[in-house]
Amino acid sequence: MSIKFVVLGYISWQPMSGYDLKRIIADSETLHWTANNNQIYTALVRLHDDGWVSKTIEKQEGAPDRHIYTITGKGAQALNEWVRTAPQAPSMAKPFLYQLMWADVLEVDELDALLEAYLNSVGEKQFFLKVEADKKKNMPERSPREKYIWDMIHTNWIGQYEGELNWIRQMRRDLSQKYQ
Amino acid sequence: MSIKFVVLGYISWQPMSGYDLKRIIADSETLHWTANNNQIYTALVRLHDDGWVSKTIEKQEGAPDRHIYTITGKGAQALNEWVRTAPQAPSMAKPFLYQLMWADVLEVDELDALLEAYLNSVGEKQFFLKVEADKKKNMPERSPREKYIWDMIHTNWIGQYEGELNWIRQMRRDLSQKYQ
DNA sequence: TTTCTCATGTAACGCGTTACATGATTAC
DNA sequence: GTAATCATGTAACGCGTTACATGAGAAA
Repeated sequence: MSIKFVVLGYISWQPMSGYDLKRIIADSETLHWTANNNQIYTALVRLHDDGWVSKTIEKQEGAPDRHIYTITGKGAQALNEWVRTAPQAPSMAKPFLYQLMWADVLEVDELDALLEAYLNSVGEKQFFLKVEADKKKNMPERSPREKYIWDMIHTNWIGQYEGELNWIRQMRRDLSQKYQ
Repeated sequence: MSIKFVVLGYISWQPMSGYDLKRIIADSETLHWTANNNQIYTALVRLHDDGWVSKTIEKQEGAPDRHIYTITGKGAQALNEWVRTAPQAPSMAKPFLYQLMWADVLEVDELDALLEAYLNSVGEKQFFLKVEADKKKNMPERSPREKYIWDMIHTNWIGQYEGELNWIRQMRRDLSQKYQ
């Protein structure tokens, strides 16, 4: 449900088209959607029906028309209210931990190899997050505080994966020292 | 899809019924499903059709029959293969961060109150995780290493929320010192 | 010549959630 | 008398994903 507000948020930053939103979501590691048309375009239709955004058509030569959406006063107010909504605790899907639950059947070296593979996949994900944070693209910076907030959002994601990496290292150390 | 293997995993630990599985999943903070009947019972049917589990009916007095599922050799092998599957990086849903993206519209004290509310919700979640880890219920302990693995799984979840709590504290400190 | 980019949209499917359904026994 | 527990199952719905569809121009 919150993709509606993510879309509205970006439109509140700059008027943009569904295609622009699709690129932003696809390029982002932190926005965890696959940027499928179905959701984005239907969200825009609903936002427009609700009067939260207005729509203008930008004609182009040699390319399809762009449908540009701009936030309305009503939309800005709805976004403001949503921002004040009671925060939800994060929910994390860690399929690897469900795998680990039954991993005592593995030999020491097999288990270590599995943990190494996990380390690599988490490390790779963190690497892309760092690249994204460095690029500073698609990031509003309308005030120093807003810049700080966005930096902290990136710090949050990177730190979360850093915690995971440290946990893996700890576990590999323990397993090689105490459980072989 | 992996709920199938979570179910199979628990059956590999001890023969049990759909109702037992439902209780385990409902009681667990780390197993992030809502323990709805639909998924559990249909998963059991599929596991049985695949020959990964066998089924016996335990008659009871004054209560409905229990359908007890036991893992088969074929099922144990399938679980073994799944455990060796290439690990996936975790994916975290943090709707609060999507809210924060557009939170520069808030006054300093409003933003601080929002962060405090987030701190409380994350803290509460972590508290329940700690309680679960202390209970040591529904936890196989067939070897010292298996016990270590399960302890580390709990450590992982608790640590993840600890990281989040530290991040919130840092942000509140920064905002009160530098951005008011 | 095939593939990619720009740009908008629709259709089909799967996983997960909520809610419904039954029926006996036990607790408040 | 109402609600909860034990126990298994079905139905309806929503969000998100993959894939399909069009059609022009630019690049490989």
